Amino acid sequence: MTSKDKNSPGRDHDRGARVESVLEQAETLCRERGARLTPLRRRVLEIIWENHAPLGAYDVLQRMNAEGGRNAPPTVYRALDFLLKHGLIHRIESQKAFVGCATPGNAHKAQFFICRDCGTVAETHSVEIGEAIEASATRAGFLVETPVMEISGRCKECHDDE
Amino acid sequence: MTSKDKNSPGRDHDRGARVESVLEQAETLCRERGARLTPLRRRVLEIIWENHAPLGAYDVLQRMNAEGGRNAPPTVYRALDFLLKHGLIHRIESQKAFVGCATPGNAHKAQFFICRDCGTVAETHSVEIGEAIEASATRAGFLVETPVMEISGRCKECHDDE
DNA sequence: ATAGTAATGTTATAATATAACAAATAAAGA
DNA sequence: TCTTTATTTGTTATATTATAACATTACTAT
Ligand SMILES: [Zn+2]
Ligand SMILES: [Zn+2]
Ligand SMILES: [Zn+2]
Ligand SMILES: [Zn+2]
Repeated sequence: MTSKDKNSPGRDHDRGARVESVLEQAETLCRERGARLTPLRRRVLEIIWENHAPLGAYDVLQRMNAEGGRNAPPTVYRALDFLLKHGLIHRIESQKAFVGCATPGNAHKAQFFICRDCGTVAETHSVEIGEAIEASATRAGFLVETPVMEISGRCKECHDDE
Repeated sequence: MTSKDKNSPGRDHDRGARVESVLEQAETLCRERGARLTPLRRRVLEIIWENHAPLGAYDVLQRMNAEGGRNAPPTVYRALDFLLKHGLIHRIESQKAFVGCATPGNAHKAQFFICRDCGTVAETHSVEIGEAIEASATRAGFLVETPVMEISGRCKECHDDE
């Protein structure tokens, strides 16, 4: 069992419901934009949300093909590109993995707190951090475009447990 | 010419000297720690510093073998691991590339401002950003260990130029 | 219906990274 | 010094992540 498969029963008891609502939200968002959330793309988004931790592209692929599918890597990468473009997922660079965006629809600069123990990712949008970065950038004459902020450490549950 | 090869003459005119001093500093540091900065490792560090922008592992390899070398990937990855372990280089996750550390020796949590235009990376250690992250983490009960802060955008020179 | 566009299928391959084991080299102890 | 041990490097193979290129299918709009 890899860390990506870990699942703590007790947590995420209503995950199914949340995934459903996230998918509906994605449908709405895409409809509004005239973007096509095809069954394939929708399924990829669903798979990503079904897992409590970020999933690699090939993990997604494996799940897509679990029940007899015959998809190839480009298929999943294209779906991921679509979902990224529309802000429905984020790519966690330090993990080569993808995670659902909790607040899609509005462009935002997020921070990710990634537990090295249980793998969960919490997405925040701290203005404080944003401002600190802007301040630092401004001093250097730097124009911020896409900040990647991936803070690895241990979540509350995991460092309480020890 | 890839972006990794770009070089603006006029900038970096005394780079050679700086690389030398960085290498001496690395020597000292390793001696103090009883770590062995072998010719191979030293050469990798030198190659990384010679380039103004982060270098991928295979770029390093190519440069190592430019004058007839016959090194294989594990060789360069092992050297990179050594340099990472001793804080002599950083890995830029969002670029799958490596860059020399400007202030090795002391453990530090750095931010990287990466110009999408010229590729240069500026390493900073803003306490303000550090504190903002700590504050945000504390609110979530999160224990920060290894923050990855890679801020992509445009450096002063490059957005002045337009 | 037809033409044009967007999405998916398919095959191959590029780019990044590591496993496993052998050989050489350096450090440590007798 | 000689021998033992640990570290480093060499070598081959392979795993993992990602994309190129082109064919086919399915939508959309006229
Ligand atoms: Zn988000
Ligand atoms: Zn945790
Ligand atoms: Zn540094
Ligand atoms: Zn620049």
